[in-house]
Amino acid sequence: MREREEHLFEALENLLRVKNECSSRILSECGLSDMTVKQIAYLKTIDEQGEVTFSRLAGITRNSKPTITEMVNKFVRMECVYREPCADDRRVMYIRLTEKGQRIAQAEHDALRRVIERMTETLDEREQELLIGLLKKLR
Amino acid sequence: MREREEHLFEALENLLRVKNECSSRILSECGLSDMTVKQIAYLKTIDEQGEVTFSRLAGITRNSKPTITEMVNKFVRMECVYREPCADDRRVMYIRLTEKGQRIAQAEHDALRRVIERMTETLDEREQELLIGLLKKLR
DNA sequence: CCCTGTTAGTTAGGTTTTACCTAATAATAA
DNA sequence: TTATTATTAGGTAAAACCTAACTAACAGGG
Repeated sequence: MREREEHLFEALENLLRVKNECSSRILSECGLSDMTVKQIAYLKTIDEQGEVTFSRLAGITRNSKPTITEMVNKFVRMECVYREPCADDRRVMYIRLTEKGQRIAQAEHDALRRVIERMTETLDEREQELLIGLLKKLR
Repeated sequence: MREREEHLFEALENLLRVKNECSSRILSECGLSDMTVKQIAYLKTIDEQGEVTFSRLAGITRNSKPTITEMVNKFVRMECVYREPCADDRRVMYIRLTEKGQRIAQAEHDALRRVIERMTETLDEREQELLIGLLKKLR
């Protein structure tokens, strides 16, 4: 009981450590180790929304348009984002993620991918199925 | 192969979601949902160090002493921390965590504990041993 | 085709909050 | 006396917002 819980704790802690190492490595590879949680959340929103204009992002994030302009300018300086003019309406600009911006927006996701890569390297097929079965039980 | 990786992904994502729900619930139970990453890190430092004075914390965190005074005052207002005068030397003050402060400093840890609680509820002994064995393989 | 009104994003010029700092001060210890 | 602990006073710089005013571009009616 108590001892087994301790082992479970260590095993899970190890798993999380591996994942966190991966995601913070991604950030530092981008040279942006001190990004705030908020900034990452904005990049994720841009990533998820696809075609986002300034007005749209202002609406979604409940900020004024000047705030968005400022934010985008900062992200442009960080090379996470660029403006793409809309072909149909020359007033509107799309906010697009650069490769760097995408890597940051998807850092969590990618970190999990890397953990899985390691798993598929260290566990055989039967073991993988077993692990999936066990984790699926948790709801 | 591909499909199994997908299942692994879903299973792990679920695990992380459960853990994150737990830790953010702890924060909101304390009525401090908008704490910054930095603030939580400071509380963790205080928690880990045990007997911390103002000068000591200034040294550890490489801030000036007035900055620490200010930070502690804010934490006192948030009811995360209190001052305890040192009996031997009446110039020095220990910075101590309140119950609330401890809960926040240990939120991650507790979240993992709660996940394990669920595991011990849903998995039998054999399954738990199995899971430990599989996760231990990952280094 | 022009005029008018509307919309998209930008600029200018704030405010407020946060997170730090130095210098000076009071209380206490050695 | 001198050194050390924490505090106070007062200040800076950056972050993260805002409103109001502006420019360029579209859209519809006369």
